[in-house]
Amino acid sequence: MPAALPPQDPTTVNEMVASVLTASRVLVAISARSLAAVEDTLTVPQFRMLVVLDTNGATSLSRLAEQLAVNPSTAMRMVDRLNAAGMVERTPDPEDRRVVRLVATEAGRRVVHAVTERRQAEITRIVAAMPPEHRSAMVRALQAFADAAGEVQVDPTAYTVAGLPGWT
Amino acid sequence: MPAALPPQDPTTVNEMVASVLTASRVLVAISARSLAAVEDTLTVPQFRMLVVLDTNGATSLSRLAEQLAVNPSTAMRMVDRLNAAGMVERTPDPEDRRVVRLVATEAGRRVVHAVTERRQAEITRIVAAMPPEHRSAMVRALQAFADAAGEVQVDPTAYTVAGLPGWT
DNA sequence: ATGCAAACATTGCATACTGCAATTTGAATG
DNA sequence: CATTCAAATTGCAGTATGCAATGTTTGCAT
Repeated sequence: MPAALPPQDPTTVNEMVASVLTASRVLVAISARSLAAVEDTLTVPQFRMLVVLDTNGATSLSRLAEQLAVNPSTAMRMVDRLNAAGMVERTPDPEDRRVVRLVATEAGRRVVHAVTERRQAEITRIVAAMPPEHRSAMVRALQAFADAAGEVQVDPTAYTVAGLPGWT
Repeated sequence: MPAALPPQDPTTVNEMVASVLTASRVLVAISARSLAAVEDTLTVPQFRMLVVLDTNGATSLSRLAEQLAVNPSTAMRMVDRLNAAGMVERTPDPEDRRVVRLVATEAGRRVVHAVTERRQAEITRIVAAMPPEHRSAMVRALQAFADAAGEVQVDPTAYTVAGLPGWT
């Protein structure tokens, strides 16, 4: 059940929640469409791994697994496959012979950027179709929403979670 | 690349896109958290199936598979497991002996509602924490966004897609 | 210097999700 | 009645996933 709220007009809050949910559906649909383009080449988890690798640069297997919130063994085998597909490079770390250095290849980065750009393009198109008089209000409102969420506690690593990898 | 846009202040559009992306991350994080509570009991695809069953009521296997956009064989085995877990009931269709009638059990519905309520509660909390002067602007802005997206074409079934099942 | 604990990558094993290609059973249509 | 079509199901193969070893290397404290 919801936490106790300060007394206020409940209609407004419910309206806001409803509009947030509607907007969410739009965003999820955009994500799904931009991802669909990749799914012939890569699986969604593989794409997600590439996003992390592209965003954060070279890492070890264990840190990669942490960032994806999966078991190291899972990350291990995914790297195996992405490596075989020419999307990830695996080199021994000269500093510490226990660790392997993982990097997205040029091909891997290209895939990530293609999806990201497609997604941004689609949002741009929508946003450009909005009546100009709503625009600055929207920016302020969304920022206020994000700020309010920040105070309520949002895990900053969660944006690579699940089916919506790489909301960059 | 983006479609050709009517000439206008590019800073505003970019600002808007940025704020949309930020808000998206918040929403994804909320989804991830609300889903995390279930993951000891069910997998994410299983939960997604339950959402569809709960939302659309009794269906056949093939229609269920369609709605989830998975192969019937995939749906088949998922139903096997959900049935074994007591989340889905399987009865022969009296009309047509080829088809099976699939329904979420009470336990299944409870799980779905728990997640949905948790999610709504969290959004409510965030929204309630927003400064009141932004509220109506936010509702209007998000509706304008959703409307603009509607004109740009959004698949209405996509809200059960991938890792964000059941944005109800 | 030696030895012990901790960190890493890796592999074995088991389960789930996924699609494609049969196969079986029942309905519908000629 | 035969053919065709629809629905569920099963076989097979590949990917994702976690837990529990195992082997190697480091780092630290005797």
